Amino acid sequence: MRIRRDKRDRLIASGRPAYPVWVDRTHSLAQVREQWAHLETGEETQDRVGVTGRVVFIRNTGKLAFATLQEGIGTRLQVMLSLAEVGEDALAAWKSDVDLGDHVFVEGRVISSRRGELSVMASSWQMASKALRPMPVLHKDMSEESRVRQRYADLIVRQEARDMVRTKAQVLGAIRGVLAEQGYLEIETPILQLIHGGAAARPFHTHMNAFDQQMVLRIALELNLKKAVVGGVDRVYEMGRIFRNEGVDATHSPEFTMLEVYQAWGDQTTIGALMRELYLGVADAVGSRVLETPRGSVDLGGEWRWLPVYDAVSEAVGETVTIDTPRETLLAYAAKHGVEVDPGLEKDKVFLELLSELVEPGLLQPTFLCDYPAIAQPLARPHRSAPGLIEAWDLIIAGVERGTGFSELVDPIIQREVLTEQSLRAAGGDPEAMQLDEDFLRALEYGCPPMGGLGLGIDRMIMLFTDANIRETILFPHLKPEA
RNA sequence: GGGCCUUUAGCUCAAUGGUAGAGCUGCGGACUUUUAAUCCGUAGGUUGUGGGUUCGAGCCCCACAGGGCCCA
Repeated sequence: MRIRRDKRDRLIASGRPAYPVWVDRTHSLAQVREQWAHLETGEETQDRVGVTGRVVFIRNTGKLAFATLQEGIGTRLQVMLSLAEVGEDALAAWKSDVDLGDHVFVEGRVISSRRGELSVMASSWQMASKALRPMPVLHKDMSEESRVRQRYADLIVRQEARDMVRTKAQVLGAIRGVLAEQGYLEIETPILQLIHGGAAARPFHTHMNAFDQQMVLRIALELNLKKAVVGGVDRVYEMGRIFRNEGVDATHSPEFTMLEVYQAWGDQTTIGALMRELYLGVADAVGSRVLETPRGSVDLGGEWRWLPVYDAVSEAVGETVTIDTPRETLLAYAAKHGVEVDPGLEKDKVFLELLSELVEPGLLQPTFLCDYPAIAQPLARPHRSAPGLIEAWDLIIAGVERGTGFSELVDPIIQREVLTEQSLRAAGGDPEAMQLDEDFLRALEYGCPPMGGLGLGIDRMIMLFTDANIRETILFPHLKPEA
């Protein structure tokens, strides 16, 4: 670093800025590649361009120097500096002043080298931004920790990291495109809330000075979006960051991006159809409807099966299981099939354990698991024909939960009963149970149209399309401070 | 929360309990068609932190911290 620091100082002292505010760039590297793609090996033009980029390879040979510039998300182009064309001083300065990692500006003719590499043959060059810190080596992967701690360096040296940035933007754009086309309005709702609700999770706590009030960061988007539907925003969604104060590992991040969509006059079936369209829209934007996953090939374009959860568990244990199957019987099934469950769990939670252990991992193709017991989702509507069940589904693709949807509960009386029960659990020490949100109940009391709603974790969706872990889908994930 | 693995040069990694090394990067030099250029030379270290065992610790033991994988 000290030597590069000296180079910077030397440049500045000699009147050549190390960090000029402007250089006369005429073309991006991508434009040069596109416009002069037709050049034959060794063909030279008199077309003059000014290009910029970060020096990622450098090959200085006596009187002819080569460097590879890298621009933006991955375009590269070679530049050449010949003694005959830039002159002795400029070539000597290039050799002494330019290091790997520097941004440079090169002006010259577009040519194809004798080996057929499209290049800019320099007539002059200029430092555009001097790098003081050496780049990581390009030929070995950085350790996973370095990648995450210094994502900027990871982005410089690793194409997959750059691709992830583009893919994530394409996914967000495709989702907004599908929703906009169908008349959904995107809204923003408060991240700082008085009461956490809409999901089962531990919140982060904070304090608002202005009100001298304890606040929580939102764990879901649900309640505010439903209030918007009450007010007449019939098709509404929010895609934003939510916060859960829980474990951090390859599939869990304490903050992640969630999409929730609400559709007045819809139900679990119509919202399921929308879920499929969202997935297909994203698939078409980033690649293919057929995905290769570690568990096998997934065809998103096929029929998405609806599978009632009691049928699925019955098949898995080889016995008929219903909402009325006693707790002890379920515990016996669990023991028989090697599913470890806390013996103190209530009946329906034992059932959900069986479902997630015995059924979900085996579902490769897109499947809506449906007809859940009521305990699974406190905000879903009781089933229109099956007593004790609710109208809710979980979407499983490649063995992993990818999203959820309901016919939403809009009866304010039943909703109050359900939330009161939840708040009693919370008071009883269940840290994930919901609190009673009186403002939400008041909104429902004004009357809410029947509606379907869905929730979708964007990062998990991207993990499916890119086969990456969650720390790679999030550009700057959380790590403990360096020692 | 439990188990296993891991932390050494800017980066990626070596090193029977006995003088801490290599490749790339960096620095100096040679070379007018290179492609991770090549060749010659050279610099670079409180081995995560703190204790302990030992004549002697990067290596063995303990604690702590960071990272990873698996399990709950």
